[in-house]
Parts: sequence; structure tokens; C-alpha cells
Amino acid sequence: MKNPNRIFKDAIYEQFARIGKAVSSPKRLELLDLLCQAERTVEVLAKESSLTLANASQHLQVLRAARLVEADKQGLFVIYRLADQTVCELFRTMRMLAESRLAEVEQIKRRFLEGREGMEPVDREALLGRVREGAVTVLDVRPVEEYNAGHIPGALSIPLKELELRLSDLPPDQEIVAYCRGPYCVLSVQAVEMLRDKGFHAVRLEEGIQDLRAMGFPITVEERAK
Amino acid sequence: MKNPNRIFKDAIYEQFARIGKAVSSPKRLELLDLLCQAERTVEVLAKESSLTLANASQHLQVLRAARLVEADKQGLFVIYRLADQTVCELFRTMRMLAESRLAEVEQIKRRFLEGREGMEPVDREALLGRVREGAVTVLDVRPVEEYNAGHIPGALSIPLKELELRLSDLPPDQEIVAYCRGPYCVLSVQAVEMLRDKGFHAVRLEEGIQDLRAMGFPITVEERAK
DNA sequence: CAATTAATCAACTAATATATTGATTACTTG
DNA sequence: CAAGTAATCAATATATTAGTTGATTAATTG
Repeated sequence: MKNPNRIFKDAIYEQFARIGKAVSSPKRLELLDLLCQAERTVEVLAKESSLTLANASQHLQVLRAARLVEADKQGLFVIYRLADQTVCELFRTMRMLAESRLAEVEQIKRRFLEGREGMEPVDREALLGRVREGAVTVLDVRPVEEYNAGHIPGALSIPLKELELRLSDLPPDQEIVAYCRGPYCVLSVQAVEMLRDKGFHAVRLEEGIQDLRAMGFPITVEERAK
Repeated sequence: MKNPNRIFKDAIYEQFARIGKAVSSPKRLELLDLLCQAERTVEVLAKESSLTLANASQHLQVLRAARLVEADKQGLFVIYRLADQTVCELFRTMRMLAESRLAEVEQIKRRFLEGREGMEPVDREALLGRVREGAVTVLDVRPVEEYNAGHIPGALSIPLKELELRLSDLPPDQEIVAYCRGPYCVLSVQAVEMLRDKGFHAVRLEEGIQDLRAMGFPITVEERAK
């Protein structure tokens, strides 16, 4: 009934769909987004994405079956990481399409930032220029492991959780540009809120490391500790 | 129970997953692949992808709901087209990931081309160079509408269906490079088989228009007829 | 304005996917 | 080698999806 060409095509598109199925669940996309920042254990990934351990494990196995992530066991822990930088590009392409084509994304973002005025840097190009020139203090508020996996050159690493205790490490007068995982990560939003509250001149950089990398920005990667 | 950050993230990733869900079905990917070549009616898309009309219509509506495609009615026909060139890039990124990460793709391809030796151009770079220089006859064997929507500069358009009747349009001595929709389209495979059978010196170019476009190749687009 | 055609809709079945729970495996450490 | 921990597995309930069939809508044409 089916001719050989049709069998061939069905088989090929079925393979392509394995990739699509892997990225068809919100939670798996969140996991991928996290893994774009740095490799992590199942437990940490589960916590970050508000999943139960078993559920996170299952989602990660789906991603692994589609070869989008890899895992290896180190002692008691299983470390998951992206299989390929292309996976990160896939995620970014999907994100860009959602941003440009789905009006809901903009709505959700606006609603969330409602009442937190000035979270959008007024002049993004100028801000990026100053960041590149080092004319401002750049603050990375992600967990240290993510900072180590890749950060803006010269950026200061103070994870949000420690920020309140380490305010003295920050310049009281200079402008502070805080960034985190990207436009949908709330760490930098909370950091800027706190810093402004304490009298600092802080602004938020929406872009995450992967966005900057894609824009040709240089990225500093820590030497991998033995 | 859920904090506002979690609600925000869930809402955002749910939107991203709309894109993922749209590309999680083999048939929808096939439809997108076809639409990367040119816009078409539901009927034609259904036929090309071996779907029933109703089923094709439903899949296209899913793609439309995810804003990956657009449709407008022209008289009795509804014409579907890609909403954005980025959709084509999304498809290509998925295809590249599948090719590089899923061993099955290579297997399926090998099995299909088994017994049809020499379907892989020996020296791809050199071949592309000669195509670019016009040192060979470039033959586009896709339907005319697809040729019109974008083709290699100077390429001759002879749809596969007409090829047997139009052999006299081809140079008997010069090398002929046939191409179609891309590596998983069988039109050029069939064309090259037939041409070799008839004594022509024919080779197959695996890349499709979108691949060449992504590689920086110039593409000729026919003026849109009123 | 009846017949034709293209596309969609509606209802249904079969197949898959998700999240939860509790049990199990695998490794580490005292 | 027993206890503790990280991760996976297995079983289940629920929800979602794909494909089929037949009916319906909308535009076109004689």
C-alpha cells in the first residue's frame, strides 16, 4: 500500500519529530533553559524547575532519549548537561519565535513587571556598549556554578541569595548592571529591586549569557577544576 | 501555594511549548518542510504529505494556532504559507540536530539509497563551486511553483513529472546537477536515476534552496505575478 | 439557484503523555 | 556491611493528541 518513498519520508520525519516531542513540554523547556546556563544534578534541576525528583528524572530521560542532553554519574550524583551547543540555539530560536509571533508572551511579561517600573533598560544598545567598555560594574547574580560555566568578562559574582550580606562589595556610587539567565529569569529583577531599595544605582540587563554569546559578545569561562 | 515567580515562569514556558507542540508531529514537520519551499493550498499539501484532506487541514490549523504559518482564502482555495523565515530556520536547526545526534537518520538514509550508488556527490565543495560558477547545467526538478518561489540562479526548471518528455531540453554532453527540496526529498534522486539511464552525465545536489540560502548562496525569486 | 468543489467542523476511537506515588537500585560512608 | 542518599523504575489516574468518518460551510459556476 505504501510506496518506498513514503516509507522513507515517514521514517525521516519521525526522527525529526523526536526532537520536536522533546521540546514540546513546558517543563522540559525550562530544564533545557537551565542546562543552557550550566550542567547540574537531577536534584538541583528538580528544585530550580519546581518538579518532584521523580518527575524531573523522567523529563531528563526524555531529553536524553532525544539526545539533546547527556548524563554521567559522578559518585552519588548524576550530572546532566547539554549534548551540544546547537541545543541552546534551538531553544533560542523557539524563544525568539514565541516572542515575535505569540502576543501572549509580551502580555505575560508586562503583567509580571507591572508596578516594578524601570526594569527595562531605557537604551539597550548604549547599556551594552558601557558593559563592553567596562564603564559600569557588571553584577552576575546567578549561582556560582553558572557564573563559572560562563560569564561577562570582568563581571562580579554575587548570587542573589548572598546579595544582602555582600552589599559592601559593591561600589556605592557607580552604576551597577545586574544580569542573570535571561529575559525570563527573575534573579536580576529581584536583585535590582533590592539594590535600588538600598540606595544603589542599579539597572537590569535582560540578556543572558547565551543571548550575548549569540550576539558575538565575549564570554569568560572558568578553567574546569580537576 | 505557588509564588508569583513560579506562576510567571510556568506561563512563559507554556507559551514556548506552544511552538514545541506544533513541531512535535512528523506530519506537521513534513508540512512545514513543504511550506519552506513555497506556499500552497490545503489540497496540494495534503497530497504531497499523504494526508487526508481533513487531517491535513487539522494539522495546518495547529500550526496556525502556534503562529508558525498563516493562511488566507483566495476564492475557493485557502493558501497556507510560513509566517516567518525564522520558522524555516527552526526546522533546519531541528533537522541538523536530528542529523548530528540521532544515528537512526543516517541509517534510514543509507538504507534508502542502498543499491543506488553514486547518489552522494563525491566532492560537495567542488560541486557547489561549479554550480556557483555556472560551469554545469543546474536542473531544478521541483514543481514550477516551488521553482518560482526561489531557485538557484540560472537553473533550468523541469519538474520531475515532465522530465521524460523534455529530455531534449538538456545538453547531452555537459554535466547536469539536479536538485530538489533537500536531502530528504526524493525528486532529484529519481531524476538522476532516469537521466543516467538515458545516458546523461547527471549528479545530485543534496542541498535544498533553504540550505543554500543559509549558506549564503544567492537565490533567484520570480517577481510575484499579480 | 442547484450543483460542484475546497476546506473546516464535530464526534469518536485508539494511542500517548504527564504527574504522582511508592518501591527499588546503586553508590558512599561510617 | 548497615544506613543514608540520589536517582530511577513501575504502576496508576488523568489529560491530550492523531487519525477517521461523515456532516457542514463558503465560494464558484453553469
